[in-house]
Amino acid sequence: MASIVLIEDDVDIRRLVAEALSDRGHDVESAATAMAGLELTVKGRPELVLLDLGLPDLDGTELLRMIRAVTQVPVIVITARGADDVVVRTLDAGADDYLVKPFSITQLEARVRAVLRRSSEPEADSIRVGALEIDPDAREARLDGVTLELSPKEFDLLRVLAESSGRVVSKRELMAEVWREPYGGSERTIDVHLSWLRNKLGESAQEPRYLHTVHGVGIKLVDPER
Amino acid sequence: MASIVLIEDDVDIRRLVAEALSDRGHDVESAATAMAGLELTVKGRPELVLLDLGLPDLDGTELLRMIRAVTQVPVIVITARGADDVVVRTLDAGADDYLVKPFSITQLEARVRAVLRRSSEPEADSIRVGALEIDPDAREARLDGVTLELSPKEFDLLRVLAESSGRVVSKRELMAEVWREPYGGSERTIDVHLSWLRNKLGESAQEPRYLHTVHGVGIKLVDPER
DNA sequence: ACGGACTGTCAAGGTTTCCTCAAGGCAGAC
DNA sequence: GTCTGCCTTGAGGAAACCTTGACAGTCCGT
Repeated sequence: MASIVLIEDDVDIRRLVAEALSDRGHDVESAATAMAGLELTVKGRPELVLLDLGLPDLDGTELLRMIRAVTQVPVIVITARGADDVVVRTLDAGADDYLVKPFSITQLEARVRAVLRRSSEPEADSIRVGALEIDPDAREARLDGVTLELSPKEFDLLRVLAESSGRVVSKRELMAEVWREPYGGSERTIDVHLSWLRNKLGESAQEPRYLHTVHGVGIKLVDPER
Repeated sequence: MASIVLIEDDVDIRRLVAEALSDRGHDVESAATAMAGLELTVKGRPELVLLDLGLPDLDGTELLRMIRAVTQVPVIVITARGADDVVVRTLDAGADDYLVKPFSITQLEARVRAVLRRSSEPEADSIRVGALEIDPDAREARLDGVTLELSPKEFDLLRVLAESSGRVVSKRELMAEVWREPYGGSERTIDVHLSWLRNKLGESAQEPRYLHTVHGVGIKLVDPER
């Protein structure tokens, strides 16, 4: 189905995962060290990389950066329980998803499927809402042709809202899409970023043009001309 | 009709529910433990999950979170206690609806139908009744093309009535659909919101156009032109 | 026509949600 | 190290919203 590189030092987990994915028709190549894994990844051009952060020879985040430096291959990171900040940092470093040990094979398969599905859809056309233009590839947003200086979170927020433009998006949904944490994050954070975004769009909560709050429900991005 | 996963440890209830739903043409798969249920849910990609919170092997809320972490499938939670905080917490954790034991098969079917209806229409067509147009996605209502400024409850009230337009809807039903609390709420509250809604629709109880009271029964939304 | 139950509307109060500012932490750049 | 940009959290106040109680009006069976 898809060629996958697995980088994992624990021999038991390595076998288990490799077998499970092979059973589902995937073509799995394994590595026990970071350097071997990097080599497989660069030479084999897999469609997906599974990367355990707890490698003996090199910090996993480092390896992830190196992979990202040479290829856009999707990476699912495997990490030991409890380290929230680590998860966030690796996602920022370019991981596409993560798994927390101990995880079930079912979970693993679900994540793999989801990431493969995502990456097989090239999509990423630029989105237009009125005079607002969002280009996910370039991570650029323009208003009346003028490029906006958005921080990463601001851009993601705008992008997710634009992908569902016209529809009210709940804060829970935003938390999941932008912050990649369906639970636990404070929703105040969204408010603040939203406030900044409004500033940069030249509007305010009192006089919204694009970003409309729907009390008790969420936020929606609309074309002010319509 | 729809594929449903049922996660319930009590063997009697499990059989009863499974049978009832099968009789209605649904394709039901059951699990007695949280882990088995999770597996069914992730692998089977059902259209609906019925989840009993009182499972022996794992706290139901935890399981709900795990399900939510990997899929957006609608979940109806079954709980023994009517404890408000439990209900609120599970709804926050991402449940779509809940049932309190003991429940009747009729209740069960109604909830299942409602949730399936909600989720089977992801596009949520806008509803038209005369010059009135309701768009559930954008949470917008327009009268003669002019957008009405409705509060959340007002909008929900109008939406529920519009979904059953032409039919009299009882206050009990409205309480369940709009307020999500079949018991406890004062029905006077409905009257007040209804009054405000009439105002914004440019009508009054004495001269109704869209919202007609049926004394002792409920309220119905009708097309004044017909 | 009468009484009880149901309904419509208003005003007041309390609650929730939202917005914004300021302060602090963290990581990368210099 | 220091600087800078970015993110998060907390607090305060403002705004929107919901509910309740009261009272008047309406409907319906008797």
